[in-house]
Amino acid sequence: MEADNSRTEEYLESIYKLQEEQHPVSTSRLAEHLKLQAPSVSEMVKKLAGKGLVFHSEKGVCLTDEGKSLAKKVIRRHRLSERLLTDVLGFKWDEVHDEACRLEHAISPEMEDRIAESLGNPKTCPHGHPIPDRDGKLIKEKVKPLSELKAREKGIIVNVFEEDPKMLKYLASLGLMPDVCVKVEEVAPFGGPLIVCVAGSRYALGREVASKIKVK
Amino acid sequence: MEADNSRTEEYLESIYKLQEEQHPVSTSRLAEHLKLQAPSVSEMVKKLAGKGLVFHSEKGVCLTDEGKSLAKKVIRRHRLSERLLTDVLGFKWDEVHDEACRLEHAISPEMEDRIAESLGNPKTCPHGHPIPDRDGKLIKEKVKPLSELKAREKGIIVNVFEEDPKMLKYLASLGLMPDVCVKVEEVAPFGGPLIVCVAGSRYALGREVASKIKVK
DNA sequence: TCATAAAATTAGGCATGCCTAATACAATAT
DNA sequence: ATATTGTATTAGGCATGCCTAATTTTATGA
Repeated sequence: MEADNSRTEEYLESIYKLQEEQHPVSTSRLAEHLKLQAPSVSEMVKKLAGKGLVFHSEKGVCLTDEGKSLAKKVIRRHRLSERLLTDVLGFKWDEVHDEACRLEHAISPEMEDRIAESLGNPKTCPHGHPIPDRDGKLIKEKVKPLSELKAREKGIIVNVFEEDPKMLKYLASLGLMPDVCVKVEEVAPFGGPLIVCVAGSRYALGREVASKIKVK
Repeated sequence: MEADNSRTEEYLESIYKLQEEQHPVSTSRLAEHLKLQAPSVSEMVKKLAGKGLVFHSEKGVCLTDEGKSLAKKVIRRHRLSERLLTDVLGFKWDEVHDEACRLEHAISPEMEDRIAESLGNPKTCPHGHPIPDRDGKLIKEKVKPLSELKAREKGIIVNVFEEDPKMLKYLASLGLMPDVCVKVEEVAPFGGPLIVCVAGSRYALGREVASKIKVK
């Protein structure tokens, strides 16, 4: 009965990420994130609860310690894969997310160790997110979205939500990537474009886009 | 309906390999190789035939052109993965088969290209098997098993069947690996051990093991 | 408080790919 | 020609994980 854990891993990873925006994660939000229908998620969540990987209350879903630990392992594999793709195979930082989503389920603990070692134990993925260490320790990101910067305020982009490939491509084309210093020039009342100054040039970013970039 | 082709790929790969020893491949042999029960294979083969990937006659199963082409793509991904594992990540040649079995289903055509490019378009996997090129061209291995060498005949080991990890480990411990020059010292009448001389040392190999090592 | 809307679950299906047990088919030896 | 042996398939199930439609539960606002 060779277990195929990839669906389980996918769920736990999603829950882990969504917990940062909404503590007990609602099944509908989870369904949306996984691009599945709500009843499928309801059902699967029940199974995950049965395996002791999540708690399931009326308020929503939370990871148990075991679930959290597994989620962080998957995130580690994901982010290490991304680094392998950029650092060794020459992919651009905006091209690696989907590829890593497949690799993360096919990597053994040994391979995970070897990647980390070969790349000099990198601390972050190419989008700036921290890589959990072998024991699951994960530095908390204390940052705020770009859209919250005031006019003329400055900051360093530390990471970018990598889920939407089109957005990544757009940001990459603007030169907006982790470690770039930005300065907000003007702030539109709301909804309107946010003007961002990167290394002397001016770019307009919608608020929705700007909220997906975090600044230190 | 996001297709998961990994089972299909696994079947085609097995059929491709088994065709070298038995032209129309019997379902029982296929079942044995895939470590499945015969009826499961019967059923799946019917589906593969329905998709135009195999022919299924009374004599057994053959790949169609399309099936062959897909099989070679999978084999390319497998062997490139193995090279990545040894050349970049520092695995030993006897450790990479199982890992590659998982990776081969998670690698996109782009990643395949990048691996090939980054490694300088390697011609063989670490076990000495040729890597099909992008267009599916695959050099035929015209070699014979070590067990067919006469006494005192010499040869170069070009490849080793990599399916059995324990055997690989044993061979690696003897220094028997691709590109090593061997000389057969003695041949027992039949069934008995074959004495092989490698780099000055003498080893006795069972005929069954020797038949899994091919010599040029 | 009660109506309505939104969120979650239950019910009932379906495809995939595996299993065991039973049966059919083929090949060989008597 | 027929019994035996081995190979292959059919029949009937099962687990996983997804779906739609219907229903229940929970929250919200008048």
